[in-house]
Amino acid sequence: MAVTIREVAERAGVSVATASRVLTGSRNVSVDLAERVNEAARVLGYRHNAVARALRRGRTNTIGMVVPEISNPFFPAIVESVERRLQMTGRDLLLCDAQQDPEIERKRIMALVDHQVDGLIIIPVSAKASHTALAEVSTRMPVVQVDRFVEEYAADWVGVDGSLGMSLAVEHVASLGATGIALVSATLDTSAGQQRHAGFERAMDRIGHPRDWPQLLGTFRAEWGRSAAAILLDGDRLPDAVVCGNDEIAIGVLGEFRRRHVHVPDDVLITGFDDIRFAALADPPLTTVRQPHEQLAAECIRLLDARAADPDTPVQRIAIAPTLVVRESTVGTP
Amino acid sequence: MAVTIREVAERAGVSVATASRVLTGSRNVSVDLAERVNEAARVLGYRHNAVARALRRGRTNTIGMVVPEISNPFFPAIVESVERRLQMTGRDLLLCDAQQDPEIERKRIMALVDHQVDGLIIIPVSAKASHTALAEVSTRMPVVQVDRFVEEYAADWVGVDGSLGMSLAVEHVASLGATGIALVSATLDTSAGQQRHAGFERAMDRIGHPRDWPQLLGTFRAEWGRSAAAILLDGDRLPDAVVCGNDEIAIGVLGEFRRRHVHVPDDVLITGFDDIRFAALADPPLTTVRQPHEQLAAECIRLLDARAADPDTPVQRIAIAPTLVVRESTVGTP
DNA sequence: AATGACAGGGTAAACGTTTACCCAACCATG
DNA sequence: CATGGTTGGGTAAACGTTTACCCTGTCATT
Repeated sequence: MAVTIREVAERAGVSVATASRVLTGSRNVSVDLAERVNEAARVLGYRHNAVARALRRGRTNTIGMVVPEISNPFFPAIVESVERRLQMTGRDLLLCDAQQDPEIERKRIMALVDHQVDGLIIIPVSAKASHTALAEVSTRMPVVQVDRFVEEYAADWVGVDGSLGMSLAVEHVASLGATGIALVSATLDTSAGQQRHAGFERAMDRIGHPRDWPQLLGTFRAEWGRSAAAILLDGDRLPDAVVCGNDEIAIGVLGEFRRRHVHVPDDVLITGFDDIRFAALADPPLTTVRQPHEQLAAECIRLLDARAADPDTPVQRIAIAPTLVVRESTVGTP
Repeated sequence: MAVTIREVAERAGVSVATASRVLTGSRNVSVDLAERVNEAARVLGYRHNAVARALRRGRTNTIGMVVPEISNPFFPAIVESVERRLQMTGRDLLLCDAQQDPEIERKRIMALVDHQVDGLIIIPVSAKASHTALAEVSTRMPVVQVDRFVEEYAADWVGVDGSLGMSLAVEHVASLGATGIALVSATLDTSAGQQRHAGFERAMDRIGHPRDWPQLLGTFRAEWGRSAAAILLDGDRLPDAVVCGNDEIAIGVLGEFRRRHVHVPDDVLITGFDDIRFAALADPPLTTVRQPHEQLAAECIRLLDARAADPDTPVQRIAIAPTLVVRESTVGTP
């Protein structure tokens, strides 16, 4: 068994209270006693038991996070930023994978509740189906949604302005002369899907181009990008540009176009969304809308801490403006 | 405050002991009492407090994991598999990022110790520098290394046979007629780097090709792949094949070659290692050595549980044979 | 009918901390 | 010299469970 504070106290010849006070610095202790305690702790290799501390203090110094799918390239980036930021304040991250399934998501959330995490960060699987679990848990502890949010429920959210991001992409390709612009994105069962779709439509209306190209909505995966590209290729003509709902889709589209000898950006322009690590490494490197993970993570934890400090703070939805990263999938090297 | 088992017991008109027995199923309880307890728990929305339970039971049902860098594409895949497998047995994952820094890694390991995790899964940052922290912690709890292992220390490990993997790659390109084969991999400060380098050399010896091409060792990142490719391109002739230490490097090499109009696989063959998600999406799709994450995760947890059950089980190093996935970076479509 | 096994209930200790509360000593102030 | 504040120490309760231990009643066996 590990060494306890009681053993430290005994060796130092003080009460456990004094030992605890020295070790946590919660109250002044005379210098000689403090030295004896520290020495004893050092010699014995004492490490405090975080479980016992958590039980007594009523907080675990642990934050729970549920993501739809860890291996999906965008999520690890945000998990990483969140984890680093938690480290700065000495907190730990309990990470759960929802396997894209709202039912599993619910169970994972409940497991985190059981673990008495001090707060919950969640990227909801579905705008609709994640509703009840989220509503239930947010009465018990601070909850912040990142990237996506559920419908019809007021809970803190921080993400990127998907609509604005899409506008950037659409206006960029339009400024390069594209008039026939197709959308390949994901179905509207996530807020990200909805926002990006809505942003696309608004931008198209604003620049006044006819919407005579299909809006293909599937999943946020490369496979769907491939299929959608095949659909476009099977038509009798190609759009000038394909604006994609995320980078993975765009990469799928790129792949299929390449396979069918359609040249990007000469024959068609392509944009992505997220700026995942691989976007810059694609062929051609992908013009995309960058999500600032560090900022997202920072705001997210700020929100969480604000709510923890005062559960009655008004609910906030923080939409950060994304930026466009122009690469060769739209402007090719001369 | 949350509902406690005491309140459940009161409402059901039984002792907390009985309530606990019903709720955990640890002993037989008469059906009517059991029903009353379950009903009371249901009505009150009782959830057990995992912290209190952990303190009493001496185990947290939580496993700690430290990875060098969450956003590095290979690691999330393995984290995901581990997390899923833990879910199956009702355990949770406390995930830490070492930020590629052995000192931070040490701190994270200690934080996990403090949290009383039941076991530790670690992908060590460095074969040398991670040694002491690992040695220290492995006396306190079950520890299993995945993917990489530290030098001079006998602790359980499960990973892929990097040497064999490299042989597969080398022999594959050799069988396609390549004789001038270059290696672009990472420095020897990780076991993965060492194994893959050694495997390359052994395979070259075995097939009897002269080793007259450089072995370029840098980091496991695409940037390094780019730089290394530039070095190769600046020579007066090109190798027949470039065998890379991982997929990211290979993707970097591909990118640089493409930029300099070297055609893959016509001018030069390229192989990667890991089979990350984007290997198949690269241009051309990357021939690579596949790491079976699911198996790695399964073995890893098996090992961890075995050591937890009996701390004196002999140390095991399990090397799983990887398989070669042939794609167009070596065999181009006709 | 005595005995023993067994089933099912409760009481209370224990897990390792932190901290409310109490107390003694000391010091400054009037 | 009495008073009151401050400083630094200890005692013990509390956090929410689980479980060792004890007790009582029932039933089968002799």
